[in-house]
Amino acid sequence: MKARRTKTPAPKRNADKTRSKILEAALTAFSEQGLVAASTDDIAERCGVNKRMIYYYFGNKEGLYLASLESVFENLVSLEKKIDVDHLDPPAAIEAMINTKIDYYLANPQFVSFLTMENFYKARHLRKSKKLDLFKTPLTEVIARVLKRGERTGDFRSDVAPVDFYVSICALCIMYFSNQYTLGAIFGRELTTPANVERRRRSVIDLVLGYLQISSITVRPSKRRKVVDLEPLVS
Amino acid sequence: MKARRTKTPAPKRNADKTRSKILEAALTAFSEQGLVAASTDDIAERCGVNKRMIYYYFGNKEGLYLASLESVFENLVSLEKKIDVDHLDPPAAIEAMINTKIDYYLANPQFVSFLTMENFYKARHLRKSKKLDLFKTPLTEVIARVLKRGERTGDFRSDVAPVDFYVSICALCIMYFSNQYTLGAIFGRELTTPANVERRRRSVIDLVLGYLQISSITVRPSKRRKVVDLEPLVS
DNA sequence: ATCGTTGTTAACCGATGAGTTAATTCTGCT
DNA sequence: AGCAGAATTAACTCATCGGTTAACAACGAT
Repeated sequence: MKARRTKTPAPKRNADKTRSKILEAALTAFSEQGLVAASTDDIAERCGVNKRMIYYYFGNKEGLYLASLESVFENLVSLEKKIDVDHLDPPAAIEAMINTKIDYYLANPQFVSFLTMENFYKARHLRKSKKLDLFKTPLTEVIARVLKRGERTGDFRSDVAPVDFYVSICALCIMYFSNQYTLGAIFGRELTTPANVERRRRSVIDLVLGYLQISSITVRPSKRRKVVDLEPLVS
Repeated sequence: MKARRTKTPAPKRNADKTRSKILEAALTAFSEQGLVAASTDDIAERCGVNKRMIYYYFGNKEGLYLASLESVFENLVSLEKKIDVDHLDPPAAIEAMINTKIDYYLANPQFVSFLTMENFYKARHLRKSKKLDLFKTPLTEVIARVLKRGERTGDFRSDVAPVDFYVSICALCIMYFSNQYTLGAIFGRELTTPANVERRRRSVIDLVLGYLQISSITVRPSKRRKVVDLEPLVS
């Protein structure tokens, strides 16, 4: 008996599916090989679609690249829109945002690759995107709110510029991942082991919260915390 | 009368000069166009040297790329070796290092490009370099010394892991430049105007020195280490 | 059934670019 | 002078790759 007769009658053509199969393959190919090295022949073959379809749906290679780029940014922003830290006390809110960022970069190396690539190209393609204004992160607003709240509660100092501060948090979180390979090669360590990621997480949170603390309350540390550094890689 | 008869007798062949002309052109080509897009034909033409010479002196395109990569790293490290902040008081020493880094990245976009590129390639070439061990930055040692000194003088907190801290400073300084184009596109600003660079400089120094202040360490100890869960990540 | 539209296919084309061949010229040495 | 080896040149090969042509198959509407 044939598998399915009435339902899903084995569609021989499916525009949406074809398009998304191409996009999926492109995402992988571009993020792994780069805009120039990734070939349309290869992308087509990878997803079992005729090469002509790429040009049919995306115009040309750059069109496909741009669609991929937009896709990873849309994914990021849609996630950032869901972030809600208003119910947390200010330090916990900052900590939560840092955690979210680190988890995202760790789980989405493709995003990091595209961001890296696009910066190498001086954002030539991103700037061309009609969706550019959708990519403005909502996080600067969120951070501004948290900072203001922390200032009121007396948790935070009051001279923090939200956007500069956002850029700093971003830098502290993403650079560890975007530059993990050169750092790893030079230090001779693997940076993305679970233990090292946790260490980095603590390190960033300590740095950021340490800075935000109101420094007029001068308390001598009761006990010294043990200094823990990156662990050597056993290779 | 011919220009120079006895001195510099118009050398028709000069191995060193040819080699360095190629390297110079390669540095520009690779940093602007990337490893794949930069062509040996183009590089040869740019520096007025026969393409065959590239293969004569560097073996193949990757050999030329590796030589370029090594060149930018050697340049950086030789500069970092000259840094001496031991005569400055600890906060000023930290500030000086941050300034040096920012100035370097600003003045050497080629280094930033190569670093970006090499990370995209997962440090495949850097790891192959026989000179890799020469590229270990001396700055972690310098930082460790300053931290220890600041701890003794009571300027700094005592729980700072030098390598983690070095990575953070690096992140805060370089990400502003390496990601200037995507950030600039999204924020709609030009990040590298003199005014904006100064602003960034102050922001990084404030953040780092603010964190290092001894007074901020044990404030609100009960609120530390709180685990906060956010949304699960979707890929 | 049929007809226009949409989706799909195979085959082709021209350009580019990495790497090579082999001849040639320069230079320093004896 | 002349010779050996280093440096340089022009011309060529050949695979790859972005993009196209043109024919063809499925599908929905009439």
